[in-house]
Amino acid sequence: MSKFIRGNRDLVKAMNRNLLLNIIRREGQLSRKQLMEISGLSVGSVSGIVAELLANHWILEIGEGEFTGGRRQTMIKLNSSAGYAVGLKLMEDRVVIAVTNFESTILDYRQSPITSRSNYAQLVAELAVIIQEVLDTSHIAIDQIFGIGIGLAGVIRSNEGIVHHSPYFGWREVPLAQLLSRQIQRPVFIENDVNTLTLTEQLFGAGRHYSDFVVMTIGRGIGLGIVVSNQLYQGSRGGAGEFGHTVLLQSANGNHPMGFTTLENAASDPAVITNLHRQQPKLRQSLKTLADVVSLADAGNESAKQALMQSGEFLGAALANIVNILNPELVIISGEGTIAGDYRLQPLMTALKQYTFDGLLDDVKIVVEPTDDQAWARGAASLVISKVFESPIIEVGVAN
Amino acid sequence: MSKFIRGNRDLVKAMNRNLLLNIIRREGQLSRKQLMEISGLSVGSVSGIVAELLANHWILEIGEGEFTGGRRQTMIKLNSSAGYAVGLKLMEDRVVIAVTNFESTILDYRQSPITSRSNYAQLVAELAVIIQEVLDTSHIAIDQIFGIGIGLAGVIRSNEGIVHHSPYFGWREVPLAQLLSRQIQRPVFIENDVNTLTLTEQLFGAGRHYSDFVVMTIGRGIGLGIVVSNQLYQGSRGGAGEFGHTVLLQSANGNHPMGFTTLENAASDPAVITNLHRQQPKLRQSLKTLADVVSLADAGNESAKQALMQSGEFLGAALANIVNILNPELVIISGEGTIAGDYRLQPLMTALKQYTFDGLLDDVKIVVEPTDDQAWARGAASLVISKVFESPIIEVGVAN
DNA sequence: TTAACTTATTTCATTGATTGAAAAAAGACT
DNA sequence: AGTCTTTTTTCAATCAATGAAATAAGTTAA
Repeated sequence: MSKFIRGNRDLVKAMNRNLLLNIIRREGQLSRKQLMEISGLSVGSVSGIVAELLANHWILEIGEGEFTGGRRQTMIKLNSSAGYAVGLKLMEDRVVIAVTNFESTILDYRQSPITSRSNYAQLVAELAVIIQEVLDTSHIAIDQIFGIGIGLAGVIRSNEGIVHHSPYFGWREVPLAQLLSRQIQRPVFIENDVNTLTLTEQLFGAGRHYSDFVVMTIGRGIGLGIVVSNQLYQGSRGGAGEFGHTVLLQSANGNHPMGFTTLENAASDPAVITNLHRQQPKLRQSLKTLADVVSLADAGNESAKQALMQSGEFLGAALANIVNILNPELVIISGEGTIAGDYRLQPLMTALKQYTFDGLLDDVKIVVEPTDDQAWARGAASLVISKVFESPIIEVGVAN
Repeated sequence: MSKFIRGNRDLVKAMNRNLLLNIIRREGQLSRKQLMEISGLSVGSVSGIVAELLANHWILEIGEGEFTGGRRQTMIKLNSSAGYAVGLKLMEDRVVIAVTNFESTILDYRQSPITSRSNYAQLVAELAVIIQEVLDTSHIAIDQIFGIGIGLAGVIRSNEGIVHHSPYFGWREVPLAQLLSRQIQRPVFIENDVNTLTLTEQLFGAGRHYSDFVVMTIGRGIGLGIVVSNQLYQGSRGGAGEFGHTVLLQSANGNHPMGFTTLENAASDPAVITNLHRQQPKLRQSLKTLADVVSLADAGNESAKQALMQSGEFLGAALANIVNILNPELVIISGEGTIAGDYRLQPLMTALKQYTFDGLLDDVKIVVEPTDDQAWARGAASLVISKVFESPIIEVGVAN
């Protein structure tokens, strides 16, 4: 059945409640008066809804504002203890886990190796143990968490809670959310890892004040998170953002039969290392990680610098495509690969500027935000938080 | 001030009215009963809103449905005379104009040369004359039209009615909508030409039953229209869809200093002709249009076939990027360049399949839809019609 | 100390769209 | 003419937003 959003009193209530909650999140702290002005709602409505949010402990009164000639404004903010979230980031060889409060501040964090990747029951049991451990050490009861968020690379059908395809784990159509949810008896959400990072940026990071922005991650792969009209874009079936598979034409000396290759093959961290190995075979033993490449570049090695630079150039050209097509207000460059710093970023920016159409880049703000393991886990947790702040009018209508 | 969508009775009314009107448009004809089932609204609401739509002549009762054991359903449909629209497509050397009814059927159509492109006052006066002519011959009074739609290539700030940049006309920041609106005393809307075509497809074409689709136009340039969650995506400032400026890497024998070029330079209709000229200089005089190239190919000329094929291959690879990134449900391939038929489309499809990630293309429907001058003018007119059907909840929230 | 003043917040009567039950309409069949 | 079935309209109830009026809470001046 096609499910349309139809208007009624309940929707109105939900919309306005959600609107106020989101304004409070964005602004940090403010008064009912300010809420009135920003939201456009009437005095009575704001008063009533705020009373309800206070009664349900979503928000707190935190004192009075400045004196401006009459009664002082009562300032309110989110209740950071309104609820908690657990985030799991599944990496190739290990799982990184974090507990955050309602405002996405990490309360506890740890990691653990993944021993079973084909035996789902065992995997889920292991995850349940780790989750309980991290909850114990942070003194959060399981029913205090809104739910558990999982982030991993690949095509995720987040609506259905299914891993459609995970190349690293070799999974196809694995109903991971359901499996873990049954074990834990709490809601479980699952999403592409880059998208979880994008949600964190949207809710509590640089994207907070932008309605249209993209996040590009550089690392083991190349990822892209897209926010359009304040909403994470997931593609029609969750496959959006397979940016790393962006096709590029390649020079004639490339090894692809038709002369094409993908961005991931050309510009990811492993690609940089592989290219360097090809150039200087004697490095094959000593050079294993991107950090090694950066050290080499720091030591003045021209080949290393060159490899990073070429990667940046590819990435910049690809990002220019994105800017040309989507015209975002903000571009966030993130991922482990940012540790290469200007070796990669400077040519990236040059190429980006060069290949962006006309003056399109003038209005675009660009932010570089390094990402570590904790950031990924925090992202997965903010996937859960994002559900609380989600607009009641998602999907204006679905074709039948 | 940042304008949020807040819920109230007026919004509810507008939403439900709009919902029913859109369902009627999509379904063609149906009964109040069906409207109830599809929309999910209560009997009373549907009855009331339909009564109102009838009273205002938006819709018509067109007879009774089948007998199913009781009272027959009264079938209703859009009133194709509810209002009319004028569409102008500004081409390089001429303007193409159409009058359509409410259901986007062309009532009259003509074209006229553009004599003044730098004197805006004169241009607008000329346009006003042509508009009046076409209204006269179709016996539509000026106040029967909802407004006038203008489509042209370039970056258009449609919200502001401004041509940000039109390469063909050499315009920058021209407030064309306002200029014409003052002259005509009717609402004037302006939009990128590919976007107008996309709107037609969304409202009355192949896109009618899809919430996420893209339109790629091949011709003098390469264009892209994007519909996400039932909404035309315009980029944060109207610059979305500058697809033709998608950067591609090029082989070493290319003439671009850094080894990059754009899709438009590599695969547009003029690019095909230029490439062929370069290959066979003696054709420089006789070979002027894409139709000439197709004739040549039909006559068995291998170079012509090759040129079209290479163009298709580039386009397919670029389109694969789009599918990888946006994961649409439907891809419409359109534009004058489709006259090259399979010479171009077959390699396009091959490349598209080859470079689309994994099984992403499996769920995507692909439709080829040739486009002539009339289609562009109809598109511009449907820009006007689209305003009538536009959801009252556009922009869930705007960052401040 | 008190009264006057200013601004923020709450209270409350009014409004009006949805809702769903009941009534009415419309036709076919016996 | 009466019965039956289905569709559509009518109408009383509900409840969130609205905004004016009342109240709260403080400062300042007398």
